[in-house]
Amino acid sequence: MDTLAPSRQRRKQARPAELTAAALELFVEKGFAATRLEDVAARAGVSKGTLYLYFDSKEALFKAVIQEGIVPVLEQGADLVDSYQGSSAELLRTLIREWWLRVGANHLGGVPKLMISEARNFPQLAAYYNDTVITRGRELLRRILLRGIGGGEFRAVDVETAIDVIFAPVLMLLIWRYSLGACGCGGHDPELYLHTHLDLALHGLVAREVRP
Amino acid sequence: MDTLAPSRQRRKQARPAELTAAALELFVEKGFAATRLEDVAARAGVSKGTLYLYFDSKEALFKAVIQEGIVPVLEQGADLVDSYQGSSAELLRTLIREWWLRVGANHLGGVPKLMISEARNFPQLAAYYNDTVITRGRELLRRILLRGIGGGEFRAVDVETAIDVIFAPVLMLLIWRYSLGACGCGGHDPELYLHTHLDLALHGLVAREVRP
Amino acid sequence: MDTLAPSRQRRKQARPAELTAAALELFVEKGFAATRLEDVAARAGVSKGTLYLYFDSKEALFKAVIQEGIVPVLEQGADLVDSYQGSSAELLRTLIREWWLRVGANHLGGVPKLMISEARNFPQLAAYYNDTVITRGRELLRRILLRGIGGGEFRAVDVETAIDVIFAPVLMLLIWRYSLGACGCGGHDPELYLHTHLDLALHGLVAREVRP
Amino acid sequence: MDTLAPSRQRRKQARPAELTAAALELFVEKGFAATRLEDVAARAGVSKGTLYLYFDSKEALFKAVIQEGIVPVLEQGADLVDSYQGSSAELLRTLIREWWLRVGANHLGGVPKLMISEARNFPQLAAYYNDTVITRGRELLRRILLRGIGGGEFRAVDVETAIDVIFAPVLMLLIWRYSLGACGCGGHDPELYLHTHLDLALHGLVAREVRP
DNA sequence: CATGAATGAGTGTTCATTCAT
DNA sequence: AATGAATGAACACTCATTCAT
Repeated sequence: MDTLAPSRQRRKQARPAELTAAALELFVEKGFAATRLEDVAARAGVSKGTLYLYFDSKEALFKAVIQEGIVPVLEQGADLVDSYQGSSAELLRTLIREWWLRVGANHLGGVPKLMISEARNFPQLAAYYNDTVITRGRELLRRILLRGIGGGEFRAVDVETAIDVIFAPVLMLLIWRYSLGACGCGGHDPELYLHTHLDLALHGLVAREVRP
Repeated sequence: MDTLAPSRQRRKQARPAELTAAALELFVEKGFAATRLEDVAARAGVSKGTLYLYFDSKEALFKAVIQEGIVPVLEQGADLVDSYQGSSAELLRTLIREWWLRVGANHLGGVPKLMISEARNFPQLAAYYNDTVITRGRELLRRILLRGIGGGEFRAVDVETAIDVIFAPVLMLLIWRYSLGACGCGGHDPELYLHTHLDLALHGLVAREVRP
Repeated sequence: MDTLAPSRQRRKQARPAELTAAALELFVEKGFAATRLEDVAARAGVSKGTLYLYFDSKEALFKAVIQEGIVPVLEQGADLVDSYQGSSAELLRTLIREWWLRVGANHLGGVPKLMISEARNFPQLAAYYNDTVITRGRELLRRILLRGIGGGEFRAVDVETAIDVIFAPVLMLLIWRYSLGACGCGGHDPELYLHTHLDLALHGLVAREVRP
Repeated sequence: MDTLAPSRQRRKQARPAELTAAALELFVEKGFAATRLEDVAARAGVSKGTLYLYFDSKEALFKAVIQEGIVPVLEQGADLVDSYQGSSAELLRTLIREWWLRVGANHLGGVPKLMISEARNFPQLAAYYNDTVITRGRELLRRILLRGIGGGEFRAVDVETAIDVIFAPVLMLLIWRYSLGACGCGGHDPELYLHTHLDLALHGLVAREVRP
């Protein structure tokens, strides 16, 4: 039975992921309200009714999309920070670049904009996202900043605030891409943008013997 | 009679502003698609039909909200940049603080998040916003950066990119407040946040090795 | 007072006619349901509210349009039939041509199509129209046919039916002009059409010594 | 089970025809603009939404009504003309009588009045009707007239004009029935009317002095 | 498991009608 | 008399959700 109809079995297992993948694409493209479940189903190659075999409602689907999309992202970052040997400036640079490569290359890149758009309509989900993603992401940056300040490499800025200040341009780069940037409203070469940001931020961070 | 039952004339004058004010609140609260025109009308104390005496469509109302809310702020900013006498660093600091006071203190602060959420579904609005707000806002920052670089006060960063990099944290402060921040997901003291950002950014910008 | 503000007086007198004239044009152009009272008022150069000083409702206006438009049309026809000296064939020809010139040149030409379109929604008005216009119009044709048959000029057709059979193409010419003809769906040169009709009808009517 | 609760399949097959039938009745009764889709659905025993499973819009429904109702009638007419063996006068007589039986005996008879009423407000429908119905109907009459003239049976009238002149009374018979005739404004026995018309028209058409 | 036909609540928009000025 | 701002009922159309097959 396992070998006789493997595709059916496999299908059954894979369905939810296929559905959330299709939903992610459409939610990112059109937003939650403007996405029709019929389109999600069509993109996943199933019928509208099938969606309801796996998700109780549009809202449940949305929650699944966010949850599935997010879990795998943050682990590597923690490994990097744990094991990095070079300067804290280099570590910050590397972390942000890695993150960009992992998320920016993907439909997942639309999630931050999606969460921002829908947070108020789904407060519990926002809380979940905050606990699961944002808090952990902040932790990574916190460790880098504390590492840098502790070693005398960075100035003693307000760490909790600096975390968000420093990450804000990176988020905006992504948010822009999935909102006005998608309407032909200009935009940036990510490379140049990230370079400029890191240049400015690290110039702002690093402690120098400027004035004697 | 003049004060108790405001004359038709006066009412007619005031209506559009009352309506856009009500609309701004609801658009910011619920988003464009989820806002019912009937609710906008009710909040302004009129009937649904009355809305259509002043605005041709929901989209036109949205446009008016943007137009009335944001354009005056940009004009003030332009005046400031035109007439400022002190250092470019101070000018940047002042512009951003002014902007924060004007926009962050009232419902207008929700507009950036609103535009980001709705841009892809209403490309004409996005184009309008881009032309009316973003382009002009960038121009202000461009002038400050060029002024600072030209006078040797700032390092020669890539201006077009730096504009957005520098403004990104300010935008994120607002976006956060109107999305996850509204769900009890933490957030920042704006004062401290802006202080930290300007501290970092100006540290990053100013050319320090000029003075031995 | 009569001389001091004559235009006001005259205006007051003329208003209803101006309004029904404007309404006739629009009813004929768009039909009853699709005509907006605001447009009627605008075309008459007054405000929407003014309409209601003269007519209780859209329906009342419609009734007035039909009644005013119709009364003056039929009198001349009766005079013609009363006094005509030539053959009955010539009389028929002349009556139809006259009617065409009087009605076809005018916005009144749209009334038959209008009545046909709205009769079922305004049955009392239809009855009025039937009594006032159709019955009298038939009477004219009846007299001509009886005159012709009585004099041996026409064959002894069924008079009551022939009346309508003979008038039908004339009506259709008008109805077409105000319906599909207005959509670029072809149509006829009225001259040729009427000529062909009269040619056929009189060929059909006149008694000839065909078969010995 | 098969007969009591008709299977989904069978239902699905029958639905469009049930819907167009209900729509035809209501369009004919109230006109296009005054017909509510909810009433159409109710008359067909379904909900409003179901209509949209089968027709994209009110206009599409209208188009389907025309299409399904009239086209088969024209095809029958074409078959008749193709295969008819007798005289052209008899053919004309037969065609018109057949047409009357097929169209005049059911709700389809209201379509000409419907088209006339709505043509100007829905030019695309008018164009569609013109192409689909009028042009083809004319073609049938054209062939009969040319056949008769070619064979010396009919006089050499202007064919293009005569087509419409000859069909006009038949149309008027229907138009009357569905407009003023429905308001108790008199009317004709169709048998007598058609007889009188054909009598007159064929008397007008046939070349009588051919046989001495 | 999977389908897709059916539902019906919901909303943007129009327009005849009213009435304070 | 005349205005035109305000009303609110009405309707086409959409789409999440259900359920018989």
